[in-house]
Amino acid sequence: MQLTSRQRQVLEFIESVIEEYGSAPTRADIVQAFGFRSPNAAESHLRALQRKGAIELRRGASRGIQLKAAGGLPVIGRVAAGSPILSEAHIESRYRVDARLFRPRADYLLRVRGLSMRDAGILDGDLLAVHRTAEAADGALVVARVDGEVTVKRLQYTASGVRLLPANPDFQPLELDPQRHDLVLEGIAVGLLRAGELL
Amino acid sequence: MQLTSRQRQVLEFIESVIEEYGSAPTRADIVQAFGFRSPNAAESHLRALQRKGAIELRRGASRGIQLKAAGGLPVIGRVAAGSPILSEAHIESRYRVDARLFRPRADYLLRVRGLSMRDAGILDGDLLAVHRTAEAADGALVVARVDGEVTVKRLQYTASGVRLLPANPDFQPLELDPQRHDLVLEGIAVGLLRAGELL
DNA sequence: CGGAAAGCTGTAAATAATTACAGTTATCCG
DNA sequence: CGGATAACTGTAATTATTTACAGCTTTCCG
Repeated sequence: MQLTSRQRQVLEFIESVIEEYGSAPTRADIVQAFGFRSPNAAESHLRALQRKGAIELRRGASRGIQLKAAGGLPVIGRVAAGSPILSEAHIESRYRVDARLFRPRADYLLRVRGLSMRDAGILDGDLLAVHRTAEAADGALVVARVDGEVTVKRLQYTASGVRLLPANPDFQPLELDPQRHDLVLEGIAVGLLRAGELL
Repeated sequence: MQLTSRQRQVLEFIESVIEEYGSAPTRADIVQAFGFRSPNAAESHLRALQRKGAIELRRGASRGIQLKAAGGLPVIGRVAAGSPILSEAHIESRYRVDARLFRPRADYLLRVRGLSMRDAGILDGDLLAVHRTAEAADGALVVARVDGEVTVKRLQYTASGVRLLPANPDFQPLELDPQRHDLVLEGIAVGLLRAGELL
């Protein structure tokens, strides 16, 4: 179930308090932060958040609010054609890396296949930090979907459409005519993480 | 001031509780974890930890233990010749990346200068995750100090000593005779992080 | 229109947690 | 030896916090 905007605000407040103080807020803290006049306002929000699966409440324990959302960035492996990139089925695991390390903020890590971007220092198996957006400047390194297939390339705008450039002379640029190809911009690359035995 | 081994145990317990539950433990939690019979045993440990700067106690607040140790991995910039690599003076900042993401565990991130390892997918400005060790297998990617200068290269053992190989034909391998050069192995590369505008 | 759900006010009891005070034992150091 | 410090036991008062109960208003939906 979706959170209401008010519930999301409360959840974000809880996250920020844990971030800053290392412990969850009390009902009274929430009351003060939102200007409520009754502890039960906070209590009901917490119950709602628990009902919707966003948090877990340890009963009897003070500051017993536990976040259920998994920390870290999701690692996306092979993406099935047609299905949304961030669906649960594609999440291999999660890596505990701060999303705000990247600018703009990273939304997920995509495991790169192949060597088409080798000369940009992106190797097979690398994890590309991706910020979700449908807009990209000319020359940006993008994650795009061409006829269902996910690919990482450099974007270039042309008179008739766009061109996707590899960074490896062994690969050919992709000329895309919007009339004949289905191009979806999934996001832009904002960083890279390499953690395997590949060094 | 140094922590005693008991104090370190208590600190580690506090860290593990925050990690697991999102809130610091109470005095009673500590009492139970260590088998104490008095809440003051926990209290005195906390006071000692605060006195030594390891934690901060928010008075009056339940579960008000705040960790002071900076999280994340230190980022090492330019290293002055002669001084230890991990000295405070070299720490540019800290990046919130889980050290255990890498195997073996990363101890710091070293900012790479130059393109001598370009063909290994390591570019100028990249952050190399480094595990401190003085031992490395043949062929390992190492961080070494040659006559005081820090460098990243591939290690190769030879009959007369070692050879440090770049991964870029524009650079020359370094032949090192232990008699004539001062070689210190600072660590081995265990990962890579790229977060700048370099994509 | 009626009923459910969100989003609150207000009160109060029960319980969880901090913290002060008074001691004890052992170890280390000059 | 004497004094400081670590590492505890034990008790109890004071505060902090959770949580139940009762009720009000607004919005959305079939």
